[in-house]
Amino acid sequence: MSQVSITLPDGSSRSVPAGTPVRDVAEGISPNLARAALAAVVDGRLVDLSYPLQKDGAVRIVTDKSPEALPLYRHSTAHLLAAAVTNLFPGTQCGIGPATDEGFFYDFVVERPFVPEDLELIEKKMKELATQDLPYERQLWPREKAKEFFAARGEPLKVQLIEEKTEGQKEVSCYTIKDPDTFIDFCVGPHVPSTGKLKAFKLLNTSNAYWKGDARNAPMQRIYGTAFVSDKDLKGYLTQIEEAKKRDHRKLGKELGLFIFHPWAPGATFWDGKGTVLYNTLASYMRDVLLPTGWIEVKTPLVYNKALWEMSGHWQHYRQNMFLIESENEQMGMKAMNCPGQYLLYASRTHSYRELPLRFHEQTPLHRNEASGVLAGLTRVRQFAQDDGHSFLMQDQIGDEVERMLGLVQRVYGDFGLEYTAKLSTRPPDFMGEIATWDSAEAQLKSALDKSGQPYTISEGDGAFYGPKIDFDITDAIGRKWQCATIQLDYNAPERFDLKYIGPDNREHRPIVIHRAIFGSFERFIALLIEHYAGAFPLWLAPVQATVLPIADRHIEYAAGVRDRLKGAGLRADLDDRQEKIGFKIREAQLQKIPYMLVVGDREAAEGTVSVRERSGGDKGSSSIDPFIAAARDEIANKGRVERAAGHPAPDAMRVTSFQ
RNA sequence: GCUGGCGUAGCUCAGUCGGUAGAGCAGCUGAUUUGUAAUCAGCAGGUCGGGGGUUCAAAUCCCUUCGCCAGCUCCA
Repeated sequence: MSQVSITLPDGSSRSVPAGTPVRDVAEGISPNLARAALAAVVDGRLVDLSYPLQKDGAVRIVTDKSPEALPLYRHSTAHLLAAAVTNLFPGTQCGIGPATDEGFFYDFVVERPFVPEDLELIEKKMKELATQDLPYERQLWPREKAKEFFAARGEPLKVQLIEEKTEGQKEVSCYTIKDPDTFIDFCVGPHVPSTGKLKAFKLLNTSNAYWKGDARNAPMQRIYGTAFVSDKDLKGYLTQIEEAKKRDHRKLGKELGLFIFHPWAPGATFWDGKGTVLYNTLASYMRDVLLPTGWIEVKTPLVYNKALWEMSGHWQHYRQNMFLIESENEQMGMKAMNCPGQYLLYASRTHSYRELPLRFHEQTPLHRNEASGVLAGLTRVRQFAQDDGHSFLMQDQIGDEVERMLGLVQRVYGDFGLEYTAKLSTRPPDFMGEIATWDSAEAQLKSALDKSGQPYTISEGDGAFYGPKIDFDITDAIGRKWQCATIQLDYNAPERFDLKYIGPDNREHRPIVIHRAIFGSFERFIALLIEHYAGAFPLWLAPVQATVLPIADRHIEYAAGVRDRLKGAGLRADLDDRQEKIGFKIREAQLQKIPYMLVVGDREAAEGTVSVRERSGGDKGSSSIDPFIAAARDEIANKGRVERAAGHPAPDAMRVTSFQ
């Protein structure tokens, strides 16, 4: 028998008979490694331990310390789930069951939807199968035979998958778990060697899903779960989820008195006093960022005649998401986007090429009649306002303009210390316009991204039909990604609205539009900020920046004077003049996450000082009032950024609402 | 919109087998005048999300509707 030469990660090599399974290689290295082995990487490919080595190459054994371990565990646990389900619910059809970033899921076609009690049963069965340490066995079936097998078993979805995924192949790969029913699944693998390796998993929830994610297809039942290499990791994950729930913006919004919702206005926010301060501070901040950089703030109507929506195409494509109104037999629609209104404004006069890029920005409210099931706190609402801008420009200005926009995004997100990811989406199959124009636009977007130093991924074919775009996502407390900032090129709208500018040649030309938002929507951005800061806003954003806490009634007069001086200096200050002990007032102020508590008693009243308590730092000792005000204003100007507070002045003094 | 779950006082939650509803906090009143995370006492507060049904009797069982939550589909 011929020999093959394999190289191990430590650089050593050894020779084994051709056809030797990698399991034996692990065995040959050490019995401990063999016990810990889950799979192997052979020439960069993840394979089963049973994989027979046929040619020379590099071999690395995967154990639970390897980066490949987690997805492997999760995928194998998904199979274990399917085995348990088909065991408990005979006749169940299996769909797909991949590993995800957080765990895994498996989709099934079942007689009746799963209920929570089913999950307990299923998880128990999974544990039972895991205890039996049943091997995952890889089998190569002739393609036609596999199709016949699954067809006979009443699994048409599997037959469909085999047809689509293995076209031209003679053999297809299947995996069995020899449970009482012998669970067989069509799957490329690889898998852990046996169910006994799976020790830390938990089923989390169920939901409905559609075959291939298409709502026109058969509804299926999805079971979500997660798996980790150790019980400790699993517990850690579950605690982390619990912790994250504490910073959920819906919970904090209620506790901090920021906003409420009411059943009579689903998806529309009632901003309470404190929330309104936060909202206005952000709106004002955005103006301060934009107005010096050439953006012109405008306000366009909220309700338009149907004619506008026909021209924009919304009537044809978006009507089911619009709130419609009737007025004197005319059909009107509330705006779901600002663009069409701004186009009318642009088109209302002639523009010279010398004006371009012309930049409109507005913060007026939008209404989208979203399906009830998609509403979610502030992150998905029916009424919201975007920091919505449109830049009208010439083709060769795209690169510079996008670069400036990227600079704005980086600066703004930097001011909040937010983590985000960027994604460039390119020409989709159903694009409009010329390929050459698209290529030029995409090249300019890429070049701008590269120049900005912004890391990004490319999503080929994911652009809008009217132009390529760059999207920015922020992750919420429970790990969901939300699109916030966006930069979208649009070649379609200027055509539809017959937008023009007069070029140097004294002729009419068609401008290009770039849609851009930095926050995305105020509502969603605030939701993510609340979770980002866990409700403890930096001083410049805190709805109440300082609260004065008199020790006894006789100090109220002095305390009120302190509060008034703070207010006079533009600080958002409160006074707690209730007849309560100081510990009680402090506790409440802490729970309200107020940055500064100013305790005043006999000593302070006599000396004209305040005793400063910091939200995070505790008692800071006494201070005269003016120095406290000066320090607070400094902290506000610096947006609470420690690195700047420590000696580096802010590059530009930002104004804050209360100072205006 | 789809599937599942949930909806009890302002908030957080109990409420067993169907027998007409309870706690803590908040609120109000009074006492207390307080030094860095909860002073004490009393009082008041409910169409058990809405509507319909079963029953001698419904927070509890059934139907329906609205809202919320998770996910799916869509999207800032």
